[in-house]
Amino acid sequence: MSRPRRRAEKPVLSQELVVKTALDLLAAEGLDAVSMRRVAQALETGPASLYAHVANKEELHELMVDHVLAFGPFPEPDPARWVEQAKDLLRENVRALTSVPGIAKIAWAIAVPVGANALQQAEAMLAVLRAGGLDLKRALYAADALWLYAKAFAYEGAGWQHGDIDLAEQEERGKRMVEYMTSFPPGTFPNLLGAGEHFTEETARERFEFAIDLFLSGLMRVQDGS
Amino acid sequence: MSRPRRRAEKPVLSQELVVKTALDLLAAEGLDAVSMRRVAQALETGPASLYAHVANKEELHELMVDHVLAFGPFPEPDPARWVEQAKDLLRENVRALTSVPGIAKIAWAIAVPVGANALQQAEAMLAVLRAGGLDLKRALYAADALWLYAKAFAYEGAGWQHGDIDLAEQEERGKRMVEYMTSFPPGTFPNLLGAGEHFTEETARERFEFAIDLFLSGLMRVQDGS
DNA sequence: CAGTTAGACGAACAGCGTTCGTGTTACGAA
DNA sequence: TTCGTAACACGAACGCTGTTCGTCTAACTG
Repeated sequence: MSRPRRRAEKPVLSQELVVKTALDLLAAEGLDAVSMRRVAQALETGPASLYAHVANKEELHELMVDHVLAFGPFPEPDPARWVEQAKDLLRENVRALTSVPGIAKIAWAIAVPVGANALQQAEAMLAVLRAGGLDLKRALYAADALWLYAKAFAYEGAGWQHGDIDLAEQEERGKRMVEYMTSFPPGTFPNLLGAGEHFTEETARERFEFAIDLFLSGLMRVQDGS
Repeated sequence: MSRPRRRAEKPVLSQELVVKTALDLLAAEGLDAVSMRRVAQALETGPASLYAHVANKEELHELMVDHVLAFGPFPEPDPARWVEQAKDLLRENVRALTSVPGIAKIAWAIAVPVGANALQQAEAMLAVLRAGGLDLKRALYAADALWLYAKAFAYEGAGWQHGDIDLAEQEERGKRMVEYMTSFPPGTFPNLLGAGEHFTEETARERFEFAIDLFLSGLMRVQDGS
């Protein structure tokens, strides 16, 4: 049954191990470090060895994303609390996609998530929305939009949440931005000039809640008007 | 004033020309073809020549995105029509980000858009939202969410709109997905199983309108409750 | 006409994803 | 127990990538 190790100390390779090692590497050294070569190096082997367990880098990426989406259990859809349930699911998804810096960026490169866990997340969200009285089409459209936004938020937010993005460079960009805007006649950018202070790490949660609250309260009004 | 060409036939290099060539290459051969080497090749020169006009590939990417965002004019904010004006701005942005296949993907790699045109787009949207009675903070949060969603939609939608994504492979993925879901007891994926038909190219516009309509009608209700 | 400088560009570096061919191991059958 | 086989491990190589260095040329300035 069990096919033990080649040489006593080295753990036998497996898809699970490759994926976990890649995630460890991502967490420890960032997105650029996750190359087939570096993952193989972390496993003390050559790059070719990985291809026995993973078709290519793209599949490895998909497996990594699906791995962080492995959580549950999912709530029993409750028509009385469906809005809060939907929000919880979204919050959990964002948490998962920001749990490892860089994983959200990888998630964006996957066109349609077909991983086992992604499908379960989707079905859970659909069940909650349908419990709210939405027909299938509306539930699908809403889930699509919400999932899209959550992924987008996770991607943007994850940057400065960890050391992934160079803070100094970001500061520099902000300065250049203000410089550019103030080089125009006053009143050209009346609203945008005061924007910087509102987009900090502290307001991230607030912005997220603002968006999903607005969207879901819109859904509430539409639920019976089908 | 004018520094004419080195040798009579070859047009003199410039940042503008480099960016346009890169966009042409992107349109003609897809994202993978846009490497510094290939762009240089299209300009009949070596890769090192580009670095006199562009700091690195990332800056080239930003310039490409900002180039497709160069459109206007922007509407005079009208408190009576602000919702429709906001929608128009969003539609135009999506159109721009899908006008060249692959440009949306590039746009996602840019953390905070600081290009001149991106800033003007942002200011225009903010002006419209404020005309709708939103305070600065709400307008910023809303514009952020809307812009995020539009970018996400453009990215997802652009795939099968052009030949960028392999249609056969996408079909294959759909099949694997259904296979996986039907391998479970019936009733495990009651909602997701019927999803495929709702996510075609034909329904793209409908899904987009559904999402922004929901969000903006939510904003309408909130505009005076500040 | 001389001096300076901005731009063009060939060559090279380190790293990438992936493939090929060969080695090695462990299991099932005889 | 011995042999055949199939799966996995993996070194080496291919063609590509972004970027830098040093050189060389051409055009503007004084």
